[in-house]
Amino acid sequence: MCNVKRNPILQSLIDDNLVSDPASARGRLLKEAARLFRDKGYERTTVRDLAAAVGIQSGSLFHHFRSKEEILKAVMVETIRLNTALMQAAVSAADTPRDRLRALIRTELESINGRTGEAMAVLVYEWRSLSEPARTEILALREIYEGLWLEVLRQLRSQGDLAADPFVVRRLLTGALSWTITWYRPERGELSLDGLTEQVMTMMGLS
Amino acid sequence: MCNVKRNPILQSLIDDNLVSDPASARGRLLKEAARLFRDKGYERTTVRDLAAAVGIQSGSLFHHFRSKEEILKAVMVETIRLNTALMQAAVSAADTPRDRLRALIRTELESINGRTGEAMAVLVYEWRSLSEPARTEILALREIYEGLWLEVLRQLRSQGDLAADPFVVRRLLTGALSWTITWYRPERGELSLDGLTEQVMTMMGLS
DNA sequence: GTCTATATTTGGATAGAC
DNA sequence: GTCTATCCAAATATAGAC
Repeated sequence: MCNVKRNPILQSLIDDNLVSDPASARGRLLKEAARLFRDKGYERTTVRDLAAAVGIQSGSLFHHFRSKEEILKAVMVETIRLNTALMQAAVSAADTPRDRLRALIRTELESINGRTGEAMAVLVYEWRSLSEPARTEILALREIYEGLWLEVLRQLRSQGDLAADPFVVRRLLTGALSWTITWYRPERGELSLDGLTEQVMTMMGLS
Repeated sequence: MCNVKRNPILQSLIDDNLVSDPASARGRLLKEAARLFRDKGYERTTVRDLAAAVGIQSGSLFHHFRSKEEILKAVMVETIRLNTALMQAAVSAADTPRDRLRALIRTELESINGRTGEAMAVLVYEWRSLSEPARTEILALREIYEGLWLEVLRQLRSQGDLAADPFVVRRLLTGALSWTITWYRPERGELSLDGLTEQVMTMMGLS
């Protein structure tokens, strides 16, 4: 189709129809939707905003999605799929539990503060805007993702590098890492993503 | 006025007109508003919901507050005032930097998950719903509160008990502690507030 | 597949009686 | 200080032409 170089993990997900091609109409809309939902919140974003962001009229949106909520759900589903795949790859590439934790932290920080950051933020902060059936669906996807973390934290604990409860630690880390989108500004250059990762490891006595 | 026993810190704030008496019409409305804003989000809560929660009609609300946003702002202002006072008292009562940090963590966890939890959650998660001038006002109040944390974290660092940057640590802790509202259920009895506080201290190597 | 036009609903806010 | 009634604006979703 085209010769743009692309993350091979993303490409394989696109090929399997698990996430939309960012170059497609649907993909572009989801990308803009994620940005708007993060910046203004789901409720304050109108279908007119969404349509304008991709250069169409609001009525035309409903040719692609049945409702506004379906757009929110699609943003969340595709985001979890992509980030679960990225996490799995990051863990596989590391040799020790400590390095695996570092890889998980680094990857999640990058997801939150990097290219897919808008969508990750939406996933974290727009949960209440989802209807109940949609929540159940998203939750099931999220369990795989969380399982990756727990596995690594249990490894650390069994080798004596983690004194606290892995389950509690993962939840504390979820909050700590997702909250970075409210204050961390990688583009300022004061603190790199690697530097921030090391601060988290240091706080946990694992640097 | 009446003989209800009350936290003396809260009472002195009421006497100084810094927070509303929870028994007054205004106080009851703010309490219900906090609950609704937390459960449904500010945008999804209608003025009709707010009025119904205190048993009046929506038109009557505007006798007490000029706009819906003013209600949100009042919830936030009074919450910061109360919690800053509670934090100051907790820090003063502890003798070592380590105990002061423990007291701060315990108090913030209690604020988030206890009686004032709804309002604290609103403060954390409804920031985007505030207009710019209101944000500036709230931010100024919040600086005092944050200063308490930084002071204690700097003490810990200077005595070698904290390797990471106090500024970064506070922000990581803000996220970790506020996120507990999404998963921690003190009423289940699996983990007490003291137990959760110790988990946080343990994760930081300070138990 | 996108447009224009509009039906329909919802929700913030106001007016004036009591 | 609360009620009823209502205005007005905004927003989701639909209908039908091109």
